[in-house]
Amino acid sequence: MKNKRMFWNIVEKIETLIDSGAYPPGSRLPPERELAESFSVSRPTVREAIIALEVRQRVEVKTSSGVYVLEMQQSKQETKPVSAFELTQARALIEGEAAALAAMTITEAELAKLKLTLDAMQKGINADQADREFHIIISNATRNNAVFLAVENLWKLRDSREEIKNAYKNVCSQSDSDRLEEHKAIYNALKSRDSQSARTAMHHHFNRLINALFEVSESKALEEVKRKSSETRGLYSLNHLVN
Amino acid sequence: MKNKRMFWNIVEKIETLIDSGAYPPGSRLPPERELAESFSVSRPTVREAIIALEVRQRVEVKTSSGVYVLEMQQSKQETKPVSAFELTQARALIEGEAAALAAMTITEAELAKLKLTLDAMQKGINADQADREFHIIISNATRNNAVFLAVENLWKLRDSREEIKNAYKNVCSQSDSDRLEEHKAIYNALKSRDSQSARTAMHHHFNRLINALFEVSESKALEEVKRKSSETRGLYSLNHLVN
DNA sequence: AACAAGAATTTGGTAATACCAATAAACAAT
DNA sequence: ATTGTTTATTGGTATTACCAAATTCTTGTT
Repeated sequence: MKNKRMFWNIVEKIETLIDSGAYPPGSRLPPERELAESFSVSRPTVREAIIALEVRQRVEVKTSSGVYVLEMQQSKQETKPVSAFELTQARALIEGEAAALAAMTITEAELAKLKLTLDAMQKGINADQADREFHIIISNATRNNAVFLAVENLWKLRDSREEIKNAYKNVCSQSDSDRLEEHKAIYNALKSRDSQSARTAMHHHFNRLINALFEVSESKALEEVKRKSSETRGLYSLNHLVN
Repeated sequence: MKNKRMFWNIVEKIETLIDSGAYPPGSRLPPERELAESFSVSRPTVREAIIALEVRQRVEVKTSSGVYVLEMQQSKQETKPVSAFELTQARALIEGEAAALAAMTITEAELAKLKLTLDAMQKGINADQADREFHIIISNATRNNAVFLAVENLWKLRDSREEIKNAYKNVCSQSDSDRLEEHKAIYNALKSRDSQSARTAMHHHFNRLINALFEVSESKALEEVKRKSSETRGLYSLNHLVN
């Protein structure tokens, strides 16, 4: 429980106070000694908490004057919520184009590396890791670092959202064979340098995924979620792409 | 001189030691007491420095075991140079799909806002700002925050590279009318809810841009750059998209 | 009464020290 | 050789003290 060191708790409490508006930006925090007493900790602990907040740019320490609350400029950019559906649709569009591009630029060495991920996935060990490598290799094969970064950012987005990770986990574990077959189709299209086929294969890959996500959300989620899903199903459909 | 508090100096010294390789990632720092002695400061000061490094994710503190230095994971962006050509190609692919998607989901209010950017661009004041708003509105009209974030990241990439900003500046300033006409074409396609036309119009927009970038690089760059450009011109061509 | 100089107080900065708890290392017993 | 115990190490927290700079209050002069 209390594995965390004391000062992290103090950091949390002070941040809560700031966020609650008790200490608006520009105002001064109570003296260290008072904070120590009110939190029932020693002054060094409070100092450590303040230093942590200072490093995080939440407060500014003025010697012999006090600790002042700064405007928060970063956390205000709170990332918009992204659902698994949105992420999958975005991946379909972007990685579809990446595949089409890669079909013209991929090297033999990269095709060989792709083949390795297929083998790994077939053996079933580290299948998720192989999945990730598969997509990263393709985005890298575009010879376009901006495309690569865009794909990489989508993976980061996936990793940053517990909700999305769970949704993917439920879907992937129950359809390993489908995923493998789709990867093979993409691989073959790339191997034959067929841009249009690569794009289509990638779209099919994600189309199956997005439909599977709907299945899961329909079978597992609460009624409220079910209602919203059916309302938005049309919105995230890829039917216009897969013909 | 000593405006900075003591512990910042210690942070600096320890960071220098880490960066110099004296304490490679995974290794353990000397005990706080030793550091305090070797830096001729007290142990609390060393603790404060270590906490600052911990908040910065440079080290990890394991109670009763020691302070361990972490790998630094930032600066990966730096290692991936992105040229104006790559960025433009990526924008064509991603924003092309975004436009196709937005054609089905855009609202009347958003169409009206797009119209405003066209008017602003025609008047010529803040044309670049209007350009940015135009593209952002479309990415937002996809109703897909993942797509929106992807497009936004491309703008951030543009802003973060002085070289790219200059390249764009040279191109945009000499073809304002072209840009306006292309924006109008995209707008009309969106207004008529024509996905395919929206995608194509967006592709044409960036295709003109990428060709203009080649013109500029050919007319202004050194011979070495010219050689590379003509070599890579095929690589970043959008001809496969614009038919 | 207004203002300026100086004293006292407040506040953070640094240090020294002590003790605790968890870990890791050394060691002993089997 | 393995296992269980002891011991030393290491970070965690608290207490106390004193310093320096900034602020506030007092006071004396004009």
